[in-house]
Amino acid sequence: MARILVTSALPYINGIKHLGNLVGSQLPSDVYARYMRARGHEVMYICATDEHGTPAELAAAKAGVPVAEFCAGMWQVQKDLADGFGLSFDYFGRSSSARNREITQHLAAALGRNGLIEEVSEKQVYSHADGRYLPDRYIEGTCPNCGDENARGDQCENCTKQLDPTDLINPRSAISGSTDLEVRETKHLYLRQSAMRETLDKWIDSQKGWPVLTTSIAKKWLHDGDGLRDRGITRDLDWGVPVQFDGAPWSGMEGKVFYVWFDAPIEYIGATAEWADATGAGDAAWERWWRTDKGANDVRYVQFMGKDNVPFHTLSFPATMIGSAEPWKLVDFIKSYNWLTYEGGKFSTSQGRGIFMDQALDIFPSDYWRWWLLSNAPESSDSDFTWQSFQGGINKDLADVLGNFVSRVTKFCRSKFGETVPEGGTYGKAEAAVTDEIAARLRAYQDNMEAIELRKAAADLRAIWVAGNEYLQAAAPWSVFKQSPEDAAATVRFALNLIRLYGVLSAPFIPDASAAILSAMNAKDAGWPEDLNAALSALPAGHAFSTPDVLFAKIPDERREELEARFAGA
RNA sequence: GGGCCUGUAGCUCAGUUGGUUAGAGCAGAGCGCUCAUAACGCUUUGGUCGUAGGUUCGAGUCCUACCGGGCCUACCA
Repeated sequence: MARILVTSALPYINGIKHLGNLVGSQLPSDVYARYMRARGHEVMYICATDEHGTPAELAAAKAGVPVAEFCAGMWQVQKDLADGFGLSFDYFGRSSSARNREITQHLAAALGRNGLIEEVSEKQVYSHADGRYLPDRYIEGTCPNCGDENARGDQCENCTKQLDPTDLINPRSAISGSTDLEVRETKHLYLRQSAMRETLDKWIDSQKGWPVLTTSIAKKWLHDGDGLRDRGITRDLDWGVPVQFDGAPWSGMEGKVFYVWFDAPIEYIGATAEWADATGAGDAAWERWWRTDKGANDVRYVQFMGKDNVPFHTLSFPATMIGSAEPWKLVDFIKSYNWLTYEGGKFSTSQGRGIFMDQALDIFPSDYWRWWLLSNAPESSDSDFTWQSFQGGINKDLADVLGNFVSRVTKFCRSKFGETVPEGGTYGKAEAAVTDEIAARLRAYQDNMEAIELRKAAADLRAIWVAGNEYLQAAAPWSVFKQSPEDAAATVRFALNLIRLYGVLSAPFIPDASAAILSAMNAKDAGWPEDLNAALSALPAGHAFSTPDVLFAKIPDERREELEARFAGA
């Protein structure tokens, strides 16, 4: 038995996430966590909301509530949606928690003591009307290069030229439109990542088998231009982790907070500590996952994230951990995902384009979404959600291949033998052959799960379902029954055991349907089939079951067309 | 501008270190079955592997150029 720490990138707090966000980190990490638990490993699966930063403050202001209140409310919304999608976090924390504040301040102090934090004086734009400093992208004006009037302070979208806010002609606040702006001198702490470039480079090089997407982004940042740059880790904001040094004010940093990217990944640790608090397990319980001097040496730590998050997880966060010179557990494998697009274009929060988590759960069961998103996950490149593809995948894979198999077996049995596993007959070549077939598919399934190749694993799982239909078709108990009810009974008995097996194997992908299957089969043992032959005789003759309702209702064309129109966007 | 990824049957994708007749699912066609959610099974049509060169006994796989799609480029997180 191994110990596996799994973290999903933290969803930002400012609103409800769309399916692209879901498939990029939460959903695949959940499948992995569920699979590893099913294999008997000890799993700690952590996620949390990422709550700090300007967008959260603005979203709160727009909603007309204090930011702390806004975040608390939105945390609950996201928690409920996560539950709705069956995300099996051991703990869903908050980056604004006391634990994260404490650990973030602790790590900053350690970095400071090790000479890895530098005070830098820089110029920032202050907006009097908004009463806040403005991040570069929240300043708009005329581009000095192309004359576009809606250039942002970091880059002109029109001509793609990178800009400084001070380059803009007639700059204004993107929040209020105010032109009452002032460039102020302000001091900030910088993390001296440049000093750790070689360390990080060697660390990245020592990792084996990481996705190309992960390492290529890290390498780019390490070697681009002058190499890895230092980064500001503080901001002039109210909402965040206060900048302190060992609990005392950090001289010159009064009233400032740590920048959200600094404290967000630390919340992986913070949330594990929150879990320990919530369960009353004590500090040793979370430290054995995170401190190599306190038991974390045998932990395998796997992170899941969208590609936008890769620089923070390959460089900034490791720089924080390594730079502290404390024995923190570092990540062993970083699984990164490309984007999911919607009908050929981008999901857009602002334009209401695409499908959001709350809407998705309103129209179909979470298993539908889980299955389609995971069996089409953007693992090797961006992938496109279309209603046509979704409808096809659900109807064919779930309804026809799996759902109908359960249906035809249980209903046939009920009509001929009643709702108990029938006795009589013996297994022969057909049963041995399909067992061999499934054994081979199962090995592939397991290998792909271990390697976190979830698209391939989904295909393997589907092939295991198909094997059941092939077997049943060849055995044809409905015609055999007329001559030899005993032989038909053996086939049905075997097929009922296949159903139970499918319930077990499918659980990481479609947990609700799996639970329904296992419940209908009245299965007491839902353990992973370490011994396939034993697993296929788990339901003995005489075992009572119930015939389940339709497991997966099909999506008719009219329904699909209606949804296509409804989600076409404004 | 720079960097990275990607282009394989109508569609979505597999194709380990270059090695026999390029695979799967969906869609299409034919046949079978009738237990089942008009479901299932079998057979089958379909590809000059983006283009042009090169390396090699041998290239979907390696190299170069070009064409197309996408992402990143550090103050969105």
